Amino acid sequence: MSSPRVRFAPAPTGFLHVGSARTALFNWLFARHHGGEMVLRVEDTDAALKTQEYVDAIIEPLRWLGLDWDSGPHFQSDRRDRHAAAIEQLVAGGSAYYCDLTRPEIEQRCEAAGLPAGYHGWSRDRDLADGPGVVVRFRCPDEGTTVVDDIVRGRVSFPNESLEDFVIRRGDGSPTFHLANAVDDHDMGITHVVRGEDLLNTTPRVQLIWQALGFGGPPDYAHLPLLVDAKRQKLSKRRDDVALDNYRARGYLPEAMVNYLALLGWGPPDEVEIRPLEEIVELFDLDAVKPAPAFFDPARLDHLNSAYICELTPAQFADRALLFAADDVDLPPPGASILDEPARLAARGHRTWPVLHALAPELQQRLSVLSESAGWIDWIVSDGIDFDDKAWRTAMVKGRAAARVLEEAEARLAGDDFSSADRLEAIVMGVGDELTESIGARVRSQPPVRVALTGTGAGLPLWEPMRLLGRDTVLARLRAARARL
RNA sequence: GCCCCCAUCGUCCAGCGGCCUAGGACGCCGGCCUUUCACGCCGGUAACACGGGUUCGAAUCCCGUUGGGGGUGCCA
Repeated sequence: MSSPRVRFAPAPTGFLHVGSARTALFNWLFARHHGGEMVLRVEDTDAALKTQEYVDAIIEPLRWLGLDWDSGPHFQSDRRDRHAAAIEQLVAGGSAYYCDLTRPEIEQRCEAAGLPAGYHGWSRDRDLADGPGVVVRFRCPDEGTTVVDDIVRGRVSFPNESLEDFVIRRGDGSPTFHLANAVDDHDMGITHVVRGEDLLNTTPRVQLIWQALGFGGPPDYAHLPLLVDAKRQKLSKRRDDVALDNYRARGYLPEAMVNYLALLGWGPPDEVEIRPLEEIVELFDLDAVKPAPAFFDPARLDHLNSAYICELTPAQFADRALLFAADDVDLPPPGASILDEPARLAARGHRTWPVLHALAPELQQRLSVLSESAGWIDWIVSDGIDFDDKAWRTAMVKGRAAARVLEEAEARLAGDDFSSADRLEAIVMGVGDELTESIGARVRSQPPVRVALTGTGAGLPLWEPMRLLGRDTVLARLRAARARL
């Protein structure tokens, strides 16, 4: 294939939808795989949406994912004159005509004529003049079929009689996306249009415009399978968690997200699913994309994310988790990253970073998202702890010789310098072993000590955190727990 | 209603006429490891929607049925 040129053309809605992100990714993978180019075009038919905020809401998540583009962002609203000229050309050539009918009027006519709801070319021969509030409609052929050659779906044909004369220019003079799409794709030299299946039905309209404008052969199309939720319905803003930025905010790694997105509707031939982007670029192609809808499965995303978290070095992990684990660090302003060098160095001066760094391997194997890190280490980083009632009852009330354990542990720990986690372990476990012998029944020393120090019955291995906590804090907590008995 | 798309384990993918007594991954269930939780390891569960063709041979090709989804706007 000779150097394709694709485009990602989102509408500015204030956030980037995960489905859009997947579309962007597939465009990007295709372009990169074939050594082609990608154009970023913002479909702001409504020029009011061309604000920095709306544009950033698209661009930042793309950058976060690691995607880039060779041209743009271009704005549809900047091309109004060009679109107007194309509309004029269509009207002049007889491919389009003026119409002043409102929705209710159209419905009335249908009813009166006993026709099914829809627009039945009512204004075709009314010979209307242009004017305020007048729209332009495209004259669709009454016979024949329009064929869309789709890389994912093969040949899809639409009977032209099922196509209604659709609006290409609104009453306020702005072009609709069918018109703008055809003109922009042509002018920008787009060779392949890769987008969601929800747009498949609009393709014949765009192709008809394309043809009427004398643009020659249409670009190749590839309609990607829709991303659906557990109910098998198109991911929706209302029901589902669709803003990509929410995933970033919850602690998904961009590498994991991009890897997961690549697996929706596509799979590598060797079945190795977790792999670097470069390899995916190498393996990816549109003709291997599956046509069936794909469930956006949070559980699978979590699995990928934990796998990627485990791959981080301790320093990388601490850098990334810090944002989610610390209350002693100022979050960077929007757009800035804590991973920027100055911010990173500053952050390492806080007390949470060293804790994350020291406990990285233990934490990494337990997290599916970075934001969970806080829950594992708050007893180390915070000043106080809360006791979980159930854990307290199990370890302290029902647990054998809990008071003795705490007393002994406190006494022996008081004599240690807390320089070795292994030694701390030996001391605490030794208490249990010796009591077991003297009492003649199994005494577990870890549960009471754990509850005394952490407030809960389960969590990280205690020894390294004890060392980090320091002797004074450990002894104070053991004493406090004993007093609470 | 009309137009269009889709159909392999619960889920995501592999399979593109014989290698399939259908493979991998996630999930789930069991076991091992472990004086917490988790990781890790081992094992198990589970699918070609249905009916007709075509063919020596079909999960793979064709038709139909059923089921699901998308579109039907002066949204994109």
